Amino acid sequence: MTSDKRERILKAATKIFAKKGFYNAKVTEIAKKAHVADGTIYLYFEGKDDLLIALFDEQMVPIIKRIRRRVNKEATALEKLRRFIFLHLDMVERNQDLAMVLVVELRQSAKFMHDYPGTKFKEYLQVISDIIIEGQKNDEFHKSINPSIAKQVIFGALDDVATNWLVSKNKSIKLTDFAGEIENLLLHGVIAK
Amino acid sequence: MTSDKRERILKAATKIFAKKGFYNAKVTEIAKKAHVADGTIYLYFEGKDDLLIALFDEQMVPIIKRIRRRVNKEATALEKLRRFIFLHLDMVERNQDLAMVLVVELRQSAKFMHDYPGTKFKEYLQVISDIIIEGQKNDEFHKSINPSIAKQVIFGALDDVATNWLVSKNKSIKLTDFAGEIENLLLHGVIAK
Amino acid sequence: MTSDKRERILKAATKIFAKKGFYNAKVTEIAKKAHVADGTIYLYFEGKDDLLIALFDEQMVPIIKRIRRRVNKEATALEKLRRFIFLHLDMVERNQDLAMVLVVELRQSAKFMHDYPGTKFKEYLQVISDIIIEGQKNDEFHKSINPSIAKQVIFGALDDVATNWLVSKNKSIKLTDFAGEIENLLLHGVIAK
Amino acid sequence: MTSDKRERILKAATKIFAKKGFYNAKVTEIAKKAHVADGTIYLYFEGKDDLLIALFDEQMVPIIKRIRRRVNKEATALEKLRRFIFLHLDMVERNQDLAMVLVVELRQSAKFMHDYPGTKFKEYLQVISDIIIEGQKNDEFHKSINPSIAKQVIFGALDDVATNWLVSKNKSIKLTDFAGEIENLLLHGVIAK
DNA sequence: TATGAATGAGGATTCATTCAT
DNA sequence: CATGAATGAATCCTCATTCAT
Repeated sequence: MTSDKRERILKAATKIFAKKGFYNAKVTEIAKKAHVADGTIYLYFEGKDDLLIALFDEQMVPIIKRIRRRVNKEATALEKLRRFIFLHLDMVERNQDLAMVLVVELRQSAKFMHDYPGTKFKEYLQVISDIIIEGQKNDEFHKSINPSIAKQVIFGALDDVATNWLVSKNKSIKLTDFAGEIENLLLHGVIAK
Repeated sequence: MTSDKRERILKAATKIFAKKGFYNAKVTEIAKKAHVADGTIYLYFEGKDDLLIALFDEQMVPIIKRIRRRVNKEATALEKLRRFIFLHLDMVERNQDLAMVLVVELRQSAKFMHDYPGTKFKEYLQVISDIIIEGQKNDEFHKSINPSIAKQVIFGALDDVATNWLVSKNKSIKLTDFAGEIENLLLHGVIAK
Repeated sequence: MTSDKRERILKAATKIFAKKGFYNAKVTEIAKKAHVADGTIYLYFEGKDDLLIALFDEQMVPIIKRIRRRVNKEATALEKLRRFIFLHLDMVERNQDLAMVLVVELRQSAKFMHDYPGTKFKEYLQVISDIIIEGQKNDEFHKSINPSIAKQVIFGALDDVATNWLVSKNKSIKLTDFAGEIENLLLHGVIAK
Repeated sequence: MTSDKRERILKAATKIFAKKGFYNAKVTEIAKKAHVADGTIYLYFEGKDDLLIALFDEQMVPIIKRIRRRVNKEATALEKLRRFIFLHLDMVERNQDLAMVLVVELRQSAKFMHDYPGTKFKEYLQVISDIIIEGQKNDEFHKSINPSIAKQVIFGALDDVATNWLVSKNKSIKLTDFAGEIENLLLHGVIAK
């Protein structure tokens, strides 16, 4: 019987971090939600910080892999980009707690954990620039586009829409319902004709 | 002789928050940098939280006003949007500490201080959607665009580029140098016509 | 009005350390006995460890000085040694809490704080070897004696008698009452001539 | 095949206590060094405290017995005392870890475990006063000496020399090399003729 | 007996805030 | 208004001990 304590702790941490933020989350509270003793957390993680890192690491990686795999099934760069936009929003919608932690805490981390979470996260952003580069080779996308800037612009756009949706009280509209509009904008720009 | 203590405290808070983040910033440290006693901060602000709020409020408002004024001097929606993109990046570049606090802490705040900072900030984002609406009236921009989504997409794009620049060690390239590329992307999209 | 908080804290720490030992002493308990808040202790001392160090330092130094001064008033080395024996026992008797901390914790410290408390303490032991050396010059004491060993033997003897007295429940006999017997032993040895 | 686990645990505890002191020694660390599980320690000992008590008890007793036996082989009280001095220093030299624990922790214990370890230890000190009493009967030693005080003086002297040697980094000089000087001092005192 | 994962009480320390001066 | 010494609630983490296997 493999113990699922580690898993339970991570899930609990995700929920608490999402609801209160890292600094307002109490270790005791995470322990209680995970139905373990406070000390048990320290058998599986080095400390509160490590909990956040593990959360990025272990929850993110499979999601990134899945999205990348599904994106690459599409034939054209255009289809890949469309797919990515949809899957990212879909992922946020399906993993709201995790997404909340990622979007809210990632920036702090960007500063304080400098090195760490970048690694896994950069892989994710890489997906976007790879699509752009492929599209430029195929003459699907403008050659003049700087893939690194495009990567930031596209991710920033998705991230901001997702963040606003996450923090809004009203989630009656599905996040993926915005996919079409975002696509249009990013694909064709705002300028008429 | 009006005392400039309030101002000094805010400036100090901006620097410390930018360097260490809100939760790692110590009130004592802010007081020291502002050359006032710890207690003095509580004569001008309700507490540490209020310091962050005031910072959004008082530092942001004049900047927003200035940007809005200058944007509205442009004749067309297209020129306005271009102007906005440039001015936003320029603002970040000129107010790096403040920008760092805004981009990094705003999201936490969005959750924990609820509505508050939204107020002032929404005014800022409003500028974007106003431009879009104007552009649609003038047939400069696609009528199908949802101004609210566009607002988020455009701001998200700018914000992400700015954030990456802020947290990067290498600032040898000016942030405003990216303005052209971002414009192109947002105006014409990625698709080769 | 100079605050006596620092003093009160040290006195309280001495009492608690004496009664329970360093590791069983709780900071809260020291604070309560000193009638200050827990946090106040950290305004005056770096931490629990520093409290022990300060106690060695600040309580010991004046005592050592006083003993040395009074010892040196005696004319002969013999009288000096007699005086030292008496004054050491007298000091233990008059400062039982402090003495308890010193004798019980000093050895631990000798190991863990290596460098530190040695300094002040060695000055104290120095008094003994100085007397021996002086006595040897005056032909009062055997020339063959190694002053460094004598220092340890004499201090060890005094310390052990004092320690036993301190930990004994029955203190009806004054510690200084043993001075004569100890003197005899150390001056003339056990051997019947 | 009788398990030697109990023995292994005691040996490990001696080493760890000697190196880190009782309060800084971790039960886990002792278990690891003894190659047993943490819980196993509680099958052989009541707890961490009991480990210290058992160590005094079981390691000390055979040593005390051996020293007493060898001391009593000497014909005169004088020879017995000389022998004791040598054997005590020799014992410390041969059992440095154990000796470190005894000298450093005994005092704490004297206070906190109250009477307990005293029992076995007093037997040891008894050896000294017995020698003194015998010497007084034989007219080898001064009749005026109080055997109880002499016991403390002699043990204190030996203990202090031993302790200093143990905590000193430089052990290039053998501890037993000091035996002669200590003897001289204790036998003849410091006073020249 | 033996294990070692799990427990959870306990405690040193931090730091936003207060208030006597 | 200004000060900064004092406060004490709040919290992360440690580690001796237990107990299901």
